[in-house]
Amino acid sequence: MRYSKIRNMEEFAAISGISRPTVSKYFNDPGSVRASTRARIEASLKKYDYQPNVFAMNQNRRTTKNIGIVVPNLADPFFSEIARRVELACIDAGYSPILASSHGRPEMERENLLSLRSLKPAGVLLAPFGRMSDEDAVKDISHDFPLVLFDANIGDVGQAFVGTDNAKSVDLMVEYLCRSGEPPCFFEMKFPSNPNANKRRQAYLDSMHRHGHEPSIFQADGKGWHFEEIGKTEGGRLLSSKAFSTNTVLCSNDRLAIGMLSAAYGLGLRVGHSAGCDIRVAGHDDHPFSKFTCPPLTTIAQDYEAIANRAFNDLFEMLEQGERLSERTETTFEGRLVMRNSA
Amino acid sequence: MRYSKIRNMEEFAAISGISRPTVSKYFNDPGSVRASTRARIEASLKKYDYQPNVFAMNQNRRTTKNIGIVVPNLADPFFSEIARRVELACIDAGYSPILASSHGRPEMERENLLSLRSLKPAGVLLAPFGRMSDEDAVKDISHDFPLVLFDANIGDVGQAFVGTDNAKSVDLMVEYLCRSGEPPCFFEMKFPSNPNANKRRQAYLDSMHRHGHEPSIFQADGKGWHFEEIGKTEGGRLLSSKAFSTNTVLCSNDRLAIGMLSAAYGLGLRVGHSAGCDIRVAGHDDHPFSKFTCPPLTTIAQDYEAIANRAFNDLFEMLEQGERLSERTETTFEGRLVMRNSA
DNA sequence: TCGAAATATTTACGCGCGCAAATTTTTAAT
DNA sequence: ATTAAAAATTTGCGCGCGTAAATATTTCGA
Repeated sequence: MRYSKIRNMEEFAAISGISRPTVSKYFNDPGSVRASTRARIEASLKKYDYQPNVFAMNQNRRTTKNIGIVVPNLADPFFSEIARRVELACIDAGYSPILASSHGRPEMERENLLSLRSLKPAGVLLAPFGRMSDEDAVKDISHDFPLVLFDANIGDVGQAFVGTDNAKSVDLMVEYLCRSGEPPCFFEMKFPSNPNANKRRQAYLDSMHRHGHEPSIFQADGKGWHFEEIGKTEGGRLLSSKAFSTNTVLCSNDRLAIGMLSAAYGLGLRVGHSAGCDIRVAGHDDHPFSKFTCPPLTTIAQDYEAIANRAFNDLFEMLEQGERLSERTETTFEGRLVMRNSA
Repeated sequence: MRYSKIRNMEEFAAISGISRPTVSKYFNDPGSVRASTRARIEASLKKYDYQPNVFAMNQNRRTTKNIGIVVPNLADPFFSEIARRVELACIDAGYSPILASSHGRPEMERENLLSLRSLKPAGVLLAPFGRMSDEDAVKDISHDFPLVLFDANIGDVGQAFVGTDNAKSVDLMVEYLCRSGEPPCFFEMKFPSNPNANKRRQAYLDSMHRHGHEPSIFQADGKGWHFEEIGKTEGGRLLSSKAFSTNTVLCSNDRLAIGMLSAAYGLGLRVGHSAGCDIRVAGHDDHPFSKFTCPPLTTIAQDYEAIANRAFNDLFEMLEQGERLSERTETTFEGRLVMRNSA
C-alpha cells in the first residue's frame, strides 16, 4: 500500500475512525492524545502512508517547527562540523533544521536571513560574520524570532551567544609554547573575516605580557576565505625571509597554520619541537584535518559538541517557554590543548 | 517604513491600486504583467516591504520553486564544494535550493528524501550513496518529481546522471605514472562508501593491463567516512611493512591519499618523484585541501563547475518543459591531470 | 480612427489544515 | 456506583493565496 490514495487529513481521519481535530492534535504532539488513540493512529499510519501537508500546516499556525541555521561558509570544515552537530540537535528535539550557508559572502547572509523569515521559523541559530554582518538584518530577525548566536558574537544582538573562550584558549597555548621553547610570534590575517581573530590577537598580546615576553605580530595581506592559500603564500614569504623573530609561530586559526605548514615543507624547513627542527607552528580550532597535516598540528580544540548543544538548548528553552530569555546570556567553553608534533 | 503593517496580498494590492490576482501574477512571474503595472507594483514594493506568504503560496500550487539538493556528507569537502555550486546555479535561475546532508548515513538519505517530498519540490538533485542508498526511496521520489543524479549513478533511476568519467580519468593517471616511473599499486577501501570507487578499481585494472603491467590492489579495512584516518592507519601499516610491490601508490580518492601522506611523513618516508624519494602517492578528485598537503598531491581534478551546472541544467530543462526528458541521459566529464609534487 | 489582441479586473471557489468553543464520551478516583 | 476530570468529537470559521471564467479595459497596428 505504498501509493496510498489518502489526499488529506480529513480522509485519513475518516478511514482511521478518528476525528480530524484529534488527528491534527496527534501530529502536533503525539503525546497530547490518549495512548490508545495514538496506537490506532499509528497503526493506520502504517497501512496508509499519509503525511500532512506541511504548507497547509504552517500557513495558519502561530509557530512552525522550523529552525533556521545560518553559517558563514560550509566550505570551511569548521563550520561544516559545527553545523552538523547543531542540525542533529534540532532533529533529535523534533524540529526541522533548515541549513543555509552564506558561502563566505556577507550580503548572502542577509539574503539567507530574509528568506528564512518567510519560512516563519520557530527560532534561528546564527553563526554571524561579525562586523561584516548586516546588523540591521540580524536585528530584524531577532525582533521577530528567538535568535541565538554561536561562534561569533555581535554586541547585544540576539538572546544568547555561545562560543569558545578565546582569551583562555590562547593563553593556554601561549603558556605551553613559552614553557616548552621560544615564545611564539602571532600570525594572522590583516583583515580577518571572523571576529574571533581580533579576540585571539588581544589574548595573545595579554598573554605574552603576562609571561613577560615581547609580543610580535605578523599580518598577512589578502582577503576572503582562502585561508590556506594565504597562509601558504604570505606565511611562506615570512618564513623564507626569516622575518619571524622567534622559531615559534602561533597562527590565528588552523587553516592558516595548514597553509604555513605547506609552505614550510616547500622550503625544506623541518617543523616540530624535536631536536633538529627549524620552527614550531601551532594553530587554533582543531580543524578536522589538523590530525593529518605534516607534521600533525598542535592546536586548541574547540568543544564543538558543547557549543552546538548549548546553542540549541538556549534556543529550545525559549521555544518551550514561549518567551525570550529574561536576559541575554553569553556562554563560552574552554578550549583544550591538543599537543601533536608541530609545536 | 521597515515594519510595514501589510498583512496580506489583499492589503498590498489595495494600497497599490491594483487587483490581487494581478499582483499574484506578478509574484509568480514578474514578466507576465505589463511593464507599467510591474513598475507600479515594484514602486509600492519599495514603500511597503511586503512579501507573500510562502506557505500560502505553495499550498495550493501545482509546483513550487523549491529544489531539493541531497548530498551524502557535507563534512566531506568534495561534496561541500559541489553542493555549493549546485546551490548557486539554482539561485541564479530563480529557484530556492534546500540543501540537506545525510551526514554519511544512508538511512538519513531516506529521511531526507521523505521530508523533501513534503516540501513539494519542483525537482530534486541527488548525489546518492549508490548501492547503500534505499533504492525504493529514490525511485519513489523520482516517481513524483523530476530527479537528476550526480556524482554517483544508480542503475536507471532518475531522468539523468551527471558525473566524472572514472575510466578515462584513472587511465590518465595510470598512464602518467607508468610513463614517469614505476607502475602504480592501487590503494582503496575494502568496503567503499561510494560507487565511484568500484569504477576506479576496474579502470585501474583495465588500464594496467592495457599498459602491460601487472595490477596490484591493496584494500584497507575500516568503514565509514573517516577516510583520512583509514588512509593513515592502514596505509601506514602497508608502508611500514613494505607491502606495496612498487614505489608508486594510486589512491582511490584524495582523502585516502591525504591520510597516507600523513603516515608516510610519520614514518620518515620521502614522498615525491624527485631523486631520493622513497615513494610516489597520487589521488583522485582534487580535493580542496590537496594543494596544501606535504608534498602537494598529484591528482585528477573533477570538473566541479561543469558537473554542477550540467546537473542543474538537466533538471531545469524538465522544469521548463513541464515534462520528463524523453530518455534518460548520462553525462560524464573528463578529469584533468593535476601534477604536483607527490607523484 | 477603429477593432482585435493583450492585459487587467471582478467574482468566486477551493486548498489542507489550525484552532476555538461547545458537547459528548471515556477514564480514573472516590 | 458515582462523579469529576481528562480526552475525544462536532461544528464551523478562517488563514493567504492559486486559479479559473467572465467581463472590462487598455494597447497597438492598420
